[in-house]
Amino acid sequence: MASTNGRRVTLKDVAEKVGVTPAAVSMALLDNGRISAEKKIAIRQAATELGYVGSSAARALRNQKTNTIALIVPLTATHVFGHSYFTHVLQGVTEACNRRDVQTLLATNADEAHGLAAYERVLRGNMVDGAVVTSAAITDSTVQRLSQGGVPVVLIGNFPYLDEPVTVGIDDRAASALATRHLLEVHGRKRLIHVAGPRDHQTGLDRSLGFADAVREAGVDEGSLIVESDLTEQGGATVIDELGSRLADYDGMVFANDDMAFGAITALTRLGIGVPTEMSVVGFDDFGLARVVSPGISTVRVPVEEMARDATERLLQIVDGVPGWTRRDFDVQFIARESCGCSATETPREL
Amino acid sequence: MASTNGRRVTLKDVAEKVGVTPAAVSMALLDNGRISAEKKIAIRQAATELGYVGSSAARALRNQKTNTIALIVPLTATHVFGHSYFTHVLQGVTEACNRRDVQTLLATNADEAHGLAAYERVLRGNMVDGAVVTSAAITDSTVQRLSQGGVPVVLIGNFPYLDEPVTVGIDDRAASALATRHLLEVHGRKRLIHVAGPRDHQTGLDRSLGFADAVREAGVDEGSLIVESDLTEQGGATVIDELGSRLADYDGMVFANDDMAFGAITALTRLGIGVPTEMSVVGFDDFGLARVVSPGISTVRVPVEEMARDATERLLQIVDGVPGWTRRDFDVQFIARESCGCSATETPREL
DNA sequence: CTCGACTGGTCAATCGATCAAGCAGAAGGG
DNA sequence: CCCTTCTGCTTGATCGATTGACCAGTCGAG
Repeated sequence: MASTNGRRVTLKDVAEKVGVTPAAVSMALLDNGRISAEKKIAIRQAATELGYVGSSAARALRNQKTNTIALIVPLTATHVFGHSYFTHVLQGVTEACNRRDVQTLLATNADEAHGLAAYERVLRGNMVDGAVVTSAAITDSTVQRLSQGGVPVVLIGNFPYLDEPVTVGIDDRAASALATRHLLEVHGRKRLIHVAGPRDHQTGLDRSLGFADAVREAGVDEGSLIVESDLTEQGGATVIDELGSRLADYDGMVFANDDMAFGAITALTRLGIGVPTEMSVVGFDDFGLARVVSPGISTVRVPVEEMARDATERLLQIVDGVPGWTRRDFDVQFIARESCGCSATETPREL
Repeated sequence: MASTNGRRVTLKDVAEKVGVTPAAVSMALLDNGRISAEKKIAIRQAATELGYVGSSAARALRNQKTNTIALIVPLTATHVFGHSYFTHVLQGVTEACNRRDVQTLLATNADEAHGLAAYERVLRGNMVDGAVVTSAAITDSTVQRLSQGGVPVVLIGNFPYLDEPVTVGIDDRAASALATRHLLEVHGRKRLIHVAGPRDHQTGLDRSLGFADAVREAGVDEGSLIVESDLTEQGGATVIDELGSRLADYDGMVFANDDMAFGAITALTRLGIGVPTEMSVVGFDDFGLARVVSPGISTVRVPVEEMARDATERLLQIVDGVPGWTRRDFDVQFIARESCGCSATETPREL
């Protein structure tokens, strides 16, 4: 429990106490067969008494394996995604890591000062065995280099422009079309606005394509509009303010995420435009916000936590050299709440 | 940029390319004075060309310093605190770490299977130079051991039972009294209920003491009630359901956090009890939820992000052996919204 | 001309854990 | 009785980066 008079307890200390060499102690603790049962017991006991905890640095150096993975959140993504997305990812990643007794390193900064993104140094410096990368900008070449640079990487999101990435994601295009069709078919809306996310993220691109698909199929693409915003609550409100009187020409809005939808609903309410009566609204993500606000935001639930867990598990497999899937798509679910015109009771209280 | 035919690039590779010893390369990259300017340039150039990134394991072993700190979230706390608290802490910690080019390791599991909390192994195994520990249960002896075990630790919260901890926190008791007095003095409420958090966390204890202080001062302690719940939204709703008809005897509620307040407001509304008209409600924390729901929840804003940043900065100082403060208390702010009876306009839209 | 002080490196040890190879002693087989 | 095979440990090298000790050459002062 206590360390030998303040200094760190090493294999050598344990070895001396038992009267063997450090090598023997190492073998005993690793349950290597070449150590006798009695000595193993004695060694383990001594190790416990001294409070021996192996040096992770030494082990990492020797084994060329750190038992740590990184969760990489490119700076751009930190801005782009709200708090809650991140939390869900983290939950999934740490859960998978804990199960395998692997540590999680969080890499968020793109420290250009040193000419190398900090997370690239983390990976290349063998500080981790691999990384889960959350949806990065299309323009981020680091992801490209990493996924080819020998470091095992699993990406969350869609990366059609990468060579042979291992990814887990959802079909954003189909999901967005699904949400759009809900407004068209269930609520009979005909003049829709899509508020897209930044086009330098694949997600923004795909969700807007899905919207376009749906309105085209329905033959109402002429009367529809696509604008772009920044995925923030403020951004959603700004869109409403900027559209102003033109809003009268539309009866439904499909947002690329819930934050914007929420900001927009607040702004619409302020303008006296009823949601869902005059303007039917759907969001995207369902990371938490959509459920608690009023009116509840109808949205597409993206199972980020499961995705992150799966991504991590696959990563750990890859690190271990286990072959497996290269692409996993998760199903999404449309969650009907009030903002589209569905009754609240369709979704029973879920905590 | 590329690694030498797949293998990792070491000092030796760079040294060979330039025609010097690894020692010289090391010194050059560390800008040691004993290397000539020309050689430094040549070495740096070669290092860049080869894409040299030092091995963090080797460096950690040699320097006995990992340039990594852990953010420890004892399992109990993960349950107790909602998502948003965690996100704020993380934001603060990573921000401070990034500024100093230090990595952040996330340790959340209390893996009893191995007889030692995983985060204790992380610290004792010198995987990190120190740790920021988020508010742990009073009963968690690991925190006690860690804060005495030679590993630099900074705690977020109040730990009166620890010997000489370095902590950053708020005065929960005074803050809770502040919120309570708001209901008493500004809104003239006289029969209050306090819904406390678990008593095995100092925060739960202190906030309930603050409530007691305020009602006693006001001479309305006779008519007041304290119940305990679990800090969840569901818990808040359950409290309301269980109190049932007894709620008619009260006109105000002080919750130990916003999640419970939200759950309670939803339940109260369902019962036809008007908030704030019949029941004036205040929450605690202001981590996000309180602002977005309707009615907006009046609450005490706890500046977790700043606290976490400060804690991390102090930790890094301690790691460097810089003397400094041992206890830092942050000011809190009462945020008036609708749930207590104040008008919403008192808090202009803040995003 | 010689001694001390620089300059610009090189050498070798070190940080701890691991493992292939080695080696002493006992046991077993012919 | 000698030779092989185990068993159970020890030796020594290794993983990369760092740094104190050392050293060859140069320069300036006395």
